[in-house]
Amino acid sequence: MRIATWNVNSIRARVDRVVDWLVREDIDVLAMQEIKCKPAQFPIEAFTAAGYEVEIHGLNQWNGVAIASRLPMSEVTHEFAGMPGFAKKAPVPLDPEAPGTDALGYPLEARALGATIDGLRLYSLYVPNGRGLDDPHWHYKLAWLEALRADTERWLSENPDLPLALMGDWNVAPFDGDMGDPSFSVGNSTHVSPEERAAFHAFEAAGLSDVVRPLVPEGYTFWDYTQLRFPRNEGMRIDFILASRAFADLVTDASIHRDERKGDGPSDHVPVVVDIQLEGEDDDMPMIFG
DNA sequence: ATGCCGCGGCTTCCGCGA
Repeated sequence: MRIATWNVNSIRARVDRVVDWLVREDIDVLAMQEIKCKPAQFPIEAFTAAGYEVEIHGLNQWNGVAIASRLPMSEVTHEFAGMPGFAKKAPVPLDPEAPGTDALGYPLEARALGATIDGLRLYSLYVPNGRGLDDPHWHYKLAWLEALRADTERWLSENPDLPLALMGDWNVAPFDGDMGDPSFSVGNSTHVSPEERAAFHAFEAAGLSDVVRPLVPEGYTFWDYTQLRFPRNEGMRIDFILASRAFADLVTDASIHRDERKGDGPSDHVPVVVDIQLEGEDDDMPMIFG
C-alpha cells in the first residue's frame, strides 16, 4: 500500500498533474493540502475516473485539505478537538456558539481532515504558516500545533496500538539541514524558530516519529517559485509523515518525488510517499521463482 | 521595504503563501 502527502497549491490548477502522478506511481491514498476551493469546485471527476474516491474539507479559496483513496474511507472528521481558529481582527461579537468557530469565537479554517482506511487512521494537515515571528498568525500556528499534539497524545493513550499517521505541510523545518532558503535565518524566521521546532518535536514525545527521514535522510520538499530557488536547490524540508509506533512498524520504503517540481505548472511542494506492508497484504513486487 | 512567482476572486489589484 502506497500512501502519500502533497501540498498541491490549488487542485483546480493542478488536477492533471496530480492524477497523472497518482496513476503513474500507483498511489493508493493521497493526502492533499491547499486545495484552495470548496467541495463543489473540486474536480472530483478526474479522480473518480482514475479509481479514487475523495473526501474534501474546503471552506473558501484559502487552505483546504482532501484525501483521495482507492480504498473505502470511514470515520471522516473535519478539524480535531480543541483546534483554534483565526482572524486578523477579533470578530465582533466574539461568539463561541456561532457555527464554525473555536472556543473563543474565532472562525475555524479548513486545515485538518481525518479518515480511517483499512484500519489506518490518516490525517491530511495544513499547519498555519506563521507569517512572521511578531505576527498573531505565528501564535496561532503554535496554538494549533499544541492542540493537535494534545489530541494525538489522547488518541494514543486511548489506543496505544492505533496505526496513526499525521501527514501534511507542517510549515516547520525541524533541523538546520532542512532549511536551504537563504531568506530564512535559523532562530530569526518562521519555520526555524526554537518555538516552532519545539512544537514539532513535541510530537515525538507524544509517541510519533518521522517515518520518511530514516529512509530518505536528505532532500527538500518545497522550493519558492521566485529567485531561482529550485534550480539553485534552495528549498526547505517541511512536508512530513509523522506516525505512531504501530504505523511505523508497517513501513517498508519511503521517497520524496523531487521531479514533480519540474516541468510545466508544478506546485511549489513535491509529494512525499511511504510504502507499507499490511498484515495479509500481497507484496506489490512480483515474485521471482527459480 | 519590495519584488521576484503563482494562486483565486465580489478580478485588471489585493491578500496570501513560506
